[in-house]
Amino acid sequence: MDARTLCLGALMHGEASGYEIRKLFEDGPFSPICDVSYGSIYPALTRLLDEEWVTCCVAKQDGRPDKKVYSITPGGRAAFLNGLASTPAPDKMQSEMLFILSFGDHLPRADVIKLVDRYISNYEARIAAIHNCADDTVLPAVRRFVHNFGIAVYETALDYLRTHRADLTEELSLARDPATPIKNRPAVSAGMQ
Amino acid sequence: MDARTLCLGALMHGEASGYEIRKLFEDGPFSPICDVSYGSIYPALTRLLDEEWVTCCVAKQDGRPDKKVYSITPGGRAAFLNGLASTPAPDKMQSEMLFILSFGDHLPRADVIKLVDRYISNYEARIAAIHNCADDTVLPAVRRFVHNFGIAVYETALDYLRTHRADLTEELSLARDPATPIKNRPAVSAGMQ
DNA sequence: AGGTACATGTAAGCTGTTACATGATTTT
DNA sequence: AAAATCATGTAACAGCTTACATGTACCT
Repeated sequence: MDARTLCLGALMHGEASGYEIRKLFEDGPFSPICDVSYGSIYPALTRLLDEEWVTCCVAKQDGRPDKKVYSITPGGRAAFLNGLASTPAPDKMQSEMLFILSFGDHLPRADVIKLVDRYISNYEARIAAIHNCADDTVLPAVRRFVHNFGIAVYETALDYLRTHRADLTEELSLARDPATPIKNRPAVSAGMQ
Repeated sequence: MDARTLCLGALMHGEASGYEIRKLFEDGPFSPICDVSYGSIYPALTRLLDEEWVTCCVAKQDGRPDKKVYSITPGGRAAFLNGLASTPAPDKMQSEMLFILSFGDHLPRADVIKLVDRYISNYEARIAAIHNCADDTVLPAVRRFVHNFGIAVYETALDYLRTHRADLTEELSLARDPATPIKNRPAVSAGMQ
């Protein structure tokens, strides 16, 4: 999804500055599923202004820099909702961890374990963030669906890593027959990043 | 992950042409976690040749176009493995479905259900593809770890959609209190795409 | 004194996507 | 006869990331 669509989506929930939009994608409800950086947001907002899909007014604040508060226009809403209709890309787990892990037999075993541990922490943080952004308000129907989907998926990933971390060590060291069942060892808690 | 790294990764498993590398990322073991298109692969391979991280020889075939078969060099292996060590990005579920769904209350209900059904099919196809590319060979240890991780995550997503599809219809139509528990309806099978 | 949060933006460079161009062979 | 598979590549365009540039105020 391009930055313009993402910005419009953020503004569907209410007016916001570029800085605030960024935070929505960093810690907010969109953080588990989308990415967007300042370098994309500011040019996107400028273009949306040109297209008259948003309006902007400057809010003076004391003790803080001025803020440009953007609001979506009716035209912007229509364009946004219309754009959503066009066939979206299939969902995909972007996992550099798995890519790297698939070359695990060429890497020092200690590095592989460190990698898994770091990702266990990553997943823990991600899940904590999702729980966090639901604290303030009771979620409306659709958002709860999205919220719980995220938790289900990320928690599965985390559980998998915790449960099979030990197997990975054993298998790498013993290189045993793939058909032989591996008994589970208790998961070890993460310690990095 | 950039296209060059992805190509080197593909070549770690053995020599291949650009066309074959593409297939590895489309249907093969990397398909659930990475993306890369012809437009990235061919320029990437050319650059890897310049850097002497791969070599290339032309294989003549009858009835078919000539093939450029690339192999990774020792220098390429070293560079690749070294590059993997640098801190990789955290895993993330890229989900346009969830983004769109979070605006579900602004969309026609029928469209929302169609969307969910299309994604149910997407997930089914993705899981089938993962099962598929394990058929030929017994997976070595590390690959099985990666394989099962993918299945666990995607199956959780699919189950969630199947189980909660019906809730979404009810909740959108009745706009009931979020605290009220919603009884599960049996999931309806997908029918699109 | 130094780091972090607030706040906006630009510019260069890199990367990637899409569409085009070509063409034989096999399958439907 | 049409469509899909095999096979490689280019070029234009769009897009994003990174780093830079600037400045206040609060917290430790």
